[in-house]
Amino acid sequence: MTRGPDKQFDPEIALEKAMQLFWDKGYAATGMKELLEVMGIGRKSLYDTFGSKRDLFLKALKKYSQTVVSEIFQALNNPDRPALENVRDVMLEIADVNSKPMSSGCLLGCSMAQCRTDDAEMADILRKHMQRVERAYHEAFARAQADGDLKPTTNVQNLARLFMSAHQGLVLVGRVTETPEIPQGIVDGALTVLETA
Amino acid sequence: MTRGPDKQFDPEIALEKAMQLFWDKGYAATGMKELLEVMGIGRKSLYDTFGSKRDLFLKALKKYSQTVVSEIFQALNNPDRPALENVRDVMLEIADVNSKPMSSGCLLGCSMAQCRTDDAEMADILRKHMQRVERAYHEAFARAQADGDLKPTTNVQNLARLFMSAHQGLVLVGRVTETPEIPQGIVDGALTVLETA
DNA sequence: TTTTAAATTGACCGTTCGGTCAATGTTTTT
DNA sequence: AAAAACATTGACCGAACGGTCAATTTAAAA
Repeated sequence: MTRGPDKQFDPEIALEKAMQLFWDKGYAATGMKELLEVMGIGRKSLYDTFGSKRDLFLKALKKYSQTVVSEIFQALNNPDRPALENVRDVMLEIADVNSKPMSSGCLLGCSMAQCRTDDAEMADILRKHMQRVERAYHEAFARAQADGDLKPTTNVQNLARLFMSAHQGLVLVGRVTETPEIPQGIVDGALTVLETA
Repeated sequence: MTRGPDKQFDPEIALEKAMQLFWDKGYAATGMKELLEVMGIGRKSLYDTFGSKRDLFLKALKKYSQTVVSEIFQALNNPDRPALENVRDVMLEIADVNSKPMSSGCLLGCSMAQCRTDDAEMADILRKHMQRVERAYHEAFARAQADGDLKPTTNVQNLARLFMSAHQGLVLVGRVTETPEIPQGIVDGALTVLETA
């Protein structure tokens, strides 16, 4: 058995705080000092628990991905409603959230922009996230097609890839928009596509 | 008239070198030391010529935007060919470039992810870039519609916004893909959309 | 109760950061 | 030739960086 006292903090909560800060400021611009303040723990505790700054960041990425993907997946694949209605709701929600001025976008998407392209470990996490988002759309479109809501000739895989890309683009672009027009226009364009696909 | 010796370096070339380095590594991860090496100039010269690191970065962003936007615009709006063929060529080219492993994406797109959302001056540059890209697509689609290659009922503004978003998303996602399938799937999906729009 | 592994604290490390400045050199105007 | 305006060089600055570690406290195991 383990001996000695328990941690005085909850690692999961501390990780969540770190995630939020990384999300706000990006990896490089986030300092250990600030991280410690926000997480509310001592320097040594952080290094003992999470390793290095980089390790902490990777753990934050994984946690974020898990959370976000499972939300999107469930929303897109709610079996109680027509698949395309789920897509519609999700897109409208995304447009709404990312229409607010100074919306912070997606931690994983932002990290795709920030990570070195030769950083294999990080790229792997980011690539998997992107593929999971794609799959969430893919399954929704596949069901829509099976239900006759998309033409049998439509390539749902490529449609899912298009939506995943537009999704990531929208969330990125939302960081610098000051009016709702553009995010909503993107979603409007995407939903119109579904009417003839 | 001005007096004294001329600069021993070409500021435009030095700026281009800086732009490339910022593109490779991102703003925060790029150090002055490395910047000086790459630009091949002395510390004081840099500060005299470009101001601060931040000023240099903003100038690099503007230069990049000018270059890239004018290329895209011309390619999309070549009047000698049908507008949708221009779109097609541009998309295929983008898919190709960003299918290569470790492609670096778009400096402006990456900067949207990296800049603080409350940094008004930077957000302004990024927003304008995005709007210029949107306009380049918009004009192409408008001409296509005028030529009868798009339905009269199609909202070309929203279509342009969708394409701009997918474009930025693709370029972002290309940074972490290791096979061409996903970028090409995105473009395939987008081009299919045009067939029924 | 003694022992021992784990957690906490905060001082400390070398390095690098962005930025400044005095000294020196260079070229044109007066 | 003298002077004025610019450029270059490299030393230097305080601050912040990520990371380490010895000393101490805590609490479970023996």
